[in-house]
Amino acid sequence: MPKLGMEPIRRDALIKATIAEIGQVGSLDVTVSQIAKRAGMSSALAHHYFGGKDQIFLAAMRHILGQYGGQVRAELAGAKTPRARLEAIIHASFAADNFHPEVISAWLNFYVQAQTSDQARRLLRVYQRRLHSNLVHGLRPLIGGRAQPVAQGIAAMIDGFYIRHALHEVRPDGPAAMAMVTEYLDLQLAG
Amino acid sequence: MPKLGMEPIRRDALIKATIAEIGQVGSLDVTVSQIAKRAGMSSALAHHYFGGKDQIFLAAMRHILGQYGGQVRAELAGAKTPRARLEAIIHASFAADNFHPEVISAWLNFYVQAQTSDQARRLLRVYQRRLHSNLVHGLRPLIGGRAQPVAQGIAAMIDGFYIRHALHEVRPDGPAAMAMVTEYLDLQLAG
Amino acid sequence: MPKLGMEPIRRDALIKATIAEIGQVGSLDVTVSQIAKRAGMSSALAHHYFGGKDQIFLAAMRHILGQYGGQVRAELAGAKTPRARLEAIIHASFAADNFHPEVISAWLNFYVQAQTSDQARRLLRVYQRRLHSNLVHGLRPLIGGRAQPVAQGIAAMIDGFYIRHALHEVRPDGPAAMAMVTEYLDLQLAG
Amino acid sequence: MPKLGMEPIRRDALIKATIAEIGQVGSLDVTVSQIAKRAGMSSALAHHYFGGKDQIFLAAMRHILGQYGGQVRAELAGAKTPRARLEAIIHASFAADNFHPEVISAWLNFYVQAQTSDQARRLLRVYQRRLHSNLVHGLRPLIGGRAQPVAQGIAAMIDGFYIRHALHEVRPDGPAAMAMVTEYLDLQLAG
DNA sequence: AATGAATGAGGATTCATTCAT
DNA sequence: GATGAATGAATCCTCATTCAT
Repeated sequence: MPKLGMEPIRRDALIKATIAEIGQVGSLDVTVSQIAKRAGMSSALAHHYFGGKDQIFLAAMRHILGQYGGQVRAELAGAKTPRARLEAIIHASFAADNFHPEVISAWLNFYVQAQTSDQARRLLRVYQRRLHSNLVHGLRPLIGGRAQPVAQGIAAMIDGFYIRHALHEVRPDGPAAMAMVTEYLDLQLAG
Repeated sequence: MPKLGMEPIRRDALIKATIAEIGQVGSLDVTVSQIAKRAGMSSALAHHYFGGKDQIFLAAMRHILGQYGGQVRAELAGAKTPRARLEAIIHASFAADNFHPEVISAWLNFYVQAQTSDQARRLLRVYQRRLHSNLVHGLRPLIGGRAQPVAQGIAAMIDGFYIRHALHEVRPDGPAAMAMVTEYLDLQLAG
Repeated sequence: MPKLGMEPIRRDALIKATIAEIGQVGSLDVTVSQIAKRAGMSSALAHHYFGGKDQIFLAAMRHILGQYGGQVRAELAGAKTPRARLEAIIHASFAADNFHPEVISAWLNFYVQAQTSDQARRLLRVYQRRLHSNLVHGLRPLIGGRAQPVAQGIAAMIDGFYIRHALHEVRPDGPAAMAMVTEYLDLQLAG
Repeated sequence: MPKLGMEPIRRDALIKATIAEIGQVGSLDVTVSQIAKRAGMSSALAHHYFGGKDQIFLAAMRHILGQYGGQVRAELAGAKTPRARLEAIIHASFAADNFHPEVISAWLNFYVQAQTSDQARRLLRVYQRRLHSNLVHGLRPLIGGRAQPVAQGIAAMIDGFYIRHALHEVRPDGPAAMAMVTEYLDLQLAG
């Protein structure tokens, strides 16, 4: 039953199905058919809307990254002090929406994807730069010249907790991870 | 002349070729043929020795994990104080042999593999447990009850630096990463 | 405003787009979508008007053949002597409109099409018979019984020049080709 | 039952199957599977030996062109006078082996292929140049400066007869076609 | 021990065609 | 009349795996 304006709906469904499928399977070895079926359409339609598998993956990545970016911006908006800004970033990283098994798994897989695809790498680079600059921006007023390395330490720790949870060993525990990173921040500020 | 004892040589060549190939390609999408060619033999022989692609991957993983384990044990052997033990572990993690682009990339890919393959997951779990217990063993005498969470923080940071370097953005800088983790340790001990 | 009499306009646009597309691509591997887009409409509409891809091709063929037939008739109308009739046919074959790169290429492709499609074959057969009978009609008064074979020779030569130009090696040179065929005619008449 | 040295046998079988299939179907729209099945093997093996569909087509083209070239050389070897050389070329063109329904059809399709594929065009160009230079070589001693255009006329006529027979209207009649071309040659020499 | 030969299964992609609006 | 939506079928190609020698 073809209606008008289906494109954004279909694209959205496909993106979500892609993340869910990659998250569930735990690898990029998902077929377009699987994704399309999960999104409730034929694989041909998926190709029609995205042009190819790579584009689908990229769109899914953009979605996750955008989602995360939005969350960060939202939390940042209410933060008045540098310290609050830093906590906002850490908080956004482990918010329920992002620190979800499927999303974590997809995230890990996109890191792998970035090793092969230039566009994926570019996407991830942008995310990393933004995270870094956000952290530095919050750290500078507090620790000045040490902002750069400490930002790297925080970023590494965040990624580290993501990858550790990607193994599904334990149910993702956002608050605990958040506490660890915040503690690291506190130690650095106190030091 | 039918060479005796070729088997271990062949197996070893295949394992090294696997790591190199995965590292170079940057993904698990390497064919058995590619690996076999790099190892200087036919893909049929690779199958003959390992039974299948999965086994080859697993063997490569075991090799990397074993390599790392050996390095840790070696460094640990000369460490007399708890503090020295902790530094030994951190040092081993970023030693030149392990913190090599190809190895880092392979490492990341094995994390992905672990999401799909039970055996791979088991392998990785053993590595994580051992690392954790080693860290706790060194931390307990120094900070007692806080050993558990701090061990987790260190482990996360190590993994975080690995994944960050997997993107090839920068040439792996082992010493810098090591310094960051050591600093974290110092802060925790001082705190 | 529902335009009246759009059908013939649409059909015509599609036919011309088909010839242009085949000519440009150089093969029958053109999609209905390409043709429709070039004609400024949706592929669904193209199907609506013609019923299917085969019909579109057939219509394009009919168009080219009809075009050529019209040209021949027009030139024939002014020809009073048998010799003039023969020259008129040859002239029409290499007139600018027909001996155009795109048309030549389409022509060649329709020969191929005729090997697969019965209807296309029938169409081409009609063209060949008419050309043959036109030639014989002009030749008989001049050379009597030899009219049949000579007509075949002329026809072969015309087709030969078409196919040779289909390779795009040289810019189509109608006058030169025309001269060669006319010369052949002269030799036969003199012989 | 894998034996050694199968490659040339398989390749040969595939080339012949390709020509037969294209000839029978009458178009380049033959699948690799069809060709492979006709050659008695899996499509995967066809890909293995040739790398892809295009390569298969090219190899088939090379085969036909080579076959024809060989025939020409063979006939040319026994020709002592210029006139004999010209007849040898014409004869070779319509020899039973070349002027075979399947081969004629394949030939026509390769002309089409040449419009799309650069390599195919190059192949055909070589054939055309060689034919042309062979003809000129034979004509020059007899008619001097007119050798060039007459060579073109002969070549066009040969191609014309090929294309006319590609429609399967009549059983290929090599001798008749040969007679027509030879007659054209005679007229030119006499003129 | 070692390999060339061979294939079945599977996946991305394309496209003619249909249909509801 | 006109089109966006949708798909089934087909095709090229890849690859892990097996087997006879």
